[in-house]
Amino acid sequence: MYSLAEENYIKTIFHLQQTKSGAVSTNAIADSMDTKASSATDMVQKLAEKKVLSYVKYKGAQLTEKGKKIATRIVRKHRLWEVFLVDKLGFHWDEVHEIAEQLEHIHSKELIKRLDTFLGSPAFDPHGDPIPDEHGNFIKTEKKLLSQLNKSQSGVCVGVKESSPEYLQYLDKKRISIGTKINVLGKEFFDGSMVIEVGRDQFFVSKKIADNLYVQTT
Amino acid sequence: MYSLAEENYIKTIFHLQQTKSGAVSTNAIADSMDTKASSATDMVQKLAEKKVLSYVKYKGAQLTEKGKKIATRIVRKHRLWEVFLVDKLGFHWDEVHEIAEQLEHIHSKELIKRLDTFLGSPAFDPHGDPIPDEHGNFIKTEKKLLSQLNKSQSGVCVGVKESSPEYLQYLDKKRISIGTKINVLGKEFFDGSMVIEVGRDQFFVSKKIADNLYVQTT
DNA sequence: GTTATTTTTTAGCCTAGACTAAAAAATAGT
DNA sequence: ACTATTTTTTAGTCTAGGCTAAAAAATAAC
Repeated sequence: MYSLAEENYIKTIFHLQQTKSGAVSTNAIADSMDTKASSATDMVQKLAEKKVLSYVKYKGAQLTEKGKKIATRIVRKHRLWEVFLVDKLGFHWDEVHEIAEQLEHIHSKELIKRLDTFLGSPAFDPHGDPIPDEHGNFIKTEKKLLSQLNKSQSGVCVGVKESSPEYLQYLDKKRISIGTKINVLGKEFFDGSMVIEVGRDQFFVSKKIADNLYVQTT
Repeated sequence: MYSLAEENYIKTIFHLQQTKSGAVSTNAIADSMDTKASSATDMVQKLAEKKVLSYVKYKGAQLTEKGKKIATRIVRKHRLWEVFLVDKLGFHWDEVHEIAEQLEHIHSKELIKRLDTFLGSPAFDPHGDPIPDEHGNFIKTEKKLLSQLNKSQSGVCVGVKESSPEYLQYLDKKRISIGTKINVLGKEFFDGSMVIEVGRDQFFVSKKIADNLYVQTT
């Protein structure tokens, strides 16, 4: 069993090595956890002894298979709880992260098994992120920003990047939510703005808007 | 905000002063928390400074109104989560305590409000214990052991005392669960055994059986 | 009412996980 | 290639919350 602090480090390292490949620096860990590098070094050394990650002095850390398994279990719990909070309790998708950060540390295999069944074994969380199965396998999605699409391409909205209430309100107004199909009708290369089609509406979106919406392409 | 350790002490003291009246000794606290008396003394002194309880050296501790409020909020959360685990996830009533011990420490007012609504604002948990409302008010129930009833009295099953799998299996076989009405048809004063009526069945129960079933009398 | 026993507190120590400041290694600038 | 800068580690300190052993107070026994 791992402590709360250990679990949080493992999860953070997991997320960091998803985006950047190779070993994760102690500084990067400390930054994204709001602690100091010296604390991260201490913990990384401890986790290396537990074979959760491999660590070379001054070179950074990398989760072992064991570590990845622990991480995906936490991610699975986090995302299942987010589905619960949104689907069953009616929270908005931007309100659930902090609560799920707490719930992800509840220890009970049986609980997660039953929660998963209760929710209908969802494949994605409310932000469009895939939920690992009980063996830690992810559905690898081709998730892009709307701004990365070109003219006459299309995608399904699977989440937002930085979710401010204002932005989410904008999306609500335009009737864009998880699962909404978006066609790119035109793109202005000068400023990155687009004309898109949502349902039978067609309208203009700025680059700023398109930069914050994740879409899944097929 | 209170730490996990503080919350557990507050909850334990609350439960201890429910059963025994007057101040709670540090030894009693330590015993029911599986720690040492010296640790309990330390924590009690800390909580006294925070005005959560009043403490007189060598005389024990007593929760203040503030402390009771904190305690009932935790109890409310514990019992609501137990209802969730049983009603929504299909756990058996004897499997939920340990998980609820973890869930009761999740901090979010909104979460509890929504969970309560989702569950239909239940008044009792799966063991028949009353769930405090959001202001900390309990429904005071007249909860007795079945063995305390006399001939031709009746009660509604609201819970069990010591719940072993064998005992719960016995109750299942006899079709006794929360809400089941039980009539005492006869009682043998020599050994405390009874003849009871459940539904249209009538059968014999030993004192041991009757000593472990809580009933609510009206 | 004095002594023996039990209960409670104090004093001092330990571990996890944070921190600061200084030292050491790696990287960048010229 | 050598110095300057940044990054990372080490060493030492702090707090929360445990612990043991000893001291002090309360209670029980005679």
